[in-house]
Amino acid sequence: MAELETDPIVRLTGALDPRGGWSASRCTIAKAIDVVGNRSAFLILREAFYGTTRFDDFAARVGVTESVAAARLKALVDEGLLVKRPYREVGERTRYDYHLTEMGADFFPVLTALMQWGERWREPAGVQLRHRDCGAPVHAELRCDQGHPVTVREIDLVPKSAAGTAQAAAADSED
Amino acid sequence: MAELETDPIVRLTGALDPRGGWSASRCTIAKAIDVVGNRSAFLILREAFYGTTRFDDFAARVGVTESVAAARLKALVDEGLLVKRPYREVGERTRYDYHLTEMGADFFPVLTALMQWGERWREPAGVQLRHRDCGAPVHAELRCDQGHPVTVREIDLVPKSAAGTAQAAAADSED
DNA sequence: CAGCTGACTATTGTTAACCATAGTCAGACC
DNA sequence: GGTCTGACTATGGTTAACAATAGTCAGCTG
Repeated sequence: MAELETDPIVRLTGALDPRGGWSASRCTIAKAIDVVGNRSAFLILREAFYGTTRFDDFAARVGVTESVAAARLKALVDEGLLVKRPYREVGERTRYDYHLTEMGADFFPVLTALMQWGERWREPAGVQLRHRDCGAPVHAELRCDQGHPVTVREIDLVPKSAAGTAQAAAADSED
Repeated sequence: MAELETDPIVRLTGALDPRGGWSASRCTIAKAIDVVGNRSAFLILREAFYGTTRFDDFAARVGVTESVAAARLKALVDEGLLVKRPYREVGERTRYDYHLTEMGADFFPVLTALMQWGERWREPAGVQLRHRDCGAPVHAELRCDQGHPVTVREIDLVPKSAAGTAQAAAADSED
């Protein structure tokens, strides 16, 4: 019953153990999903990372109606992931295109991780992400701030209020 | 107009450039979203990584009705991310709990990346992921198979059919 | 067999996401 | 002002996701 030693789960620590004493009612993941937790948002962001900027291209390449593209683009602009900028080609009227903001750019690891998961477990993609300088495939992975690669089984879930304590304890052991 | 030099986007290469010559109609991301692209799936998986295994705990901790929990748990079992196992406590009848499979475990980087994005841009979480051995915070990042940290601007999107060619070219330049 | 109780199933209703389609608007040019 | 056309807005309809609630079922024990 409950979690097995071999289960790929994080370890709860401090006030978070036992799990029964709390619940993550409005956690960060839930808040992120409120903004981007729908199909068209994910796919529009994917297209933005591929360099798509124009309204009709977004609608066509994502495969949604113009009304859906309009609503979603507006929402992503309102939320700050995209910014709408005017441009003007000679002989044409002012139009607007959509560019990723820093907030939008920070979403790329999510898309990469999702693509990676889908690559392995759903269906291999027809494309691949590669590091331009060395040509090696790119993937999302977990690392700690010391640079160690980390698996989920090596991870502790720590309450923020106790974070300082754990840091101090680690510093002491280094002394 | 179109993409700026400074835009945080990948570079399209080979048959993928120009972008107008193709579209990612049923890409890997879209296929992944078909399975997990709803709020309750994300949150149930989050709970599974926190060690939740029992039906009533999933429903309560995620904050959905039992019927939603049942439907989503079933779907995640059918898709292979969770497995349903019987257990029996003394004096009680056989019950079942839900455990992550390897396929489910591979979803953790997606959740971590999403949490990271939400942490920075939505609202800081009350908890933190830390590397057990050294105590440092854990994050999702992009790396190439050679171990280089990579930003989105340093990434090429390569067609799979051309991937071997790029590899061979890289090998030649090493000779 | 009856009782218990956790894990669903069933039903009705709401809302968000999305489709198809028609219509309007804005910003240029002539 | 008229025309053009890309970017929406509006409308009616469908579907998936979800809530609230009642009911059924399964696997034990006594």
